[in-house]
Amino acid sequence: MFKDSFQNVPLYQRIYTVVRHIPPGQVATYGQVARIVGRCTARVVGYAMAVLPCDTDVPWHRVINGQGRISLRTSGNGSTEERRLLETEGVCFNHQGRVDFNEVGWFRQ
DNA sequence: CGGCTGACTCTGG
DNA sequence: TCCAGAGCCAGCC
Repeated sequence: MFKDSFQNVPLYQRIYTVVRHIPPGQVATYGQVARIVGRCTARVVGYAMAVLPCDTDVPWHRVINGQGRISLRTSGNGSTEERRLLETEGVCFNHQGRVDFNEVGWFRQ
């Protein structure tokens, strides 16, 4: 699907494009994004997020790990900031700090 | 060209 | 349910 849109575009650009397609109030996992982009794994998606500039228009906060939790690089915290951004968009967290994929999942199956 | 690193995921204990 | 180890691919020395 998305693969047809970009063919000779850098891999990072593909990942960013897919992430931009995530509607507000919904989230996707690294694995799902990797599957949509194809030809890359969840690790690559995570690395693509890691190199994102601060002034990017990519809603990187809508990308979380497969366990429904927010993952940030080893730099430390910021996940709290993350959670607040998502809650602003209407994403609900349970008492364990996880999101409910049945409610906000983008490409669930 | 080769090795190291990383915002992950899966499996087993 | 939580923790540890192995596999994975692209980018950057």
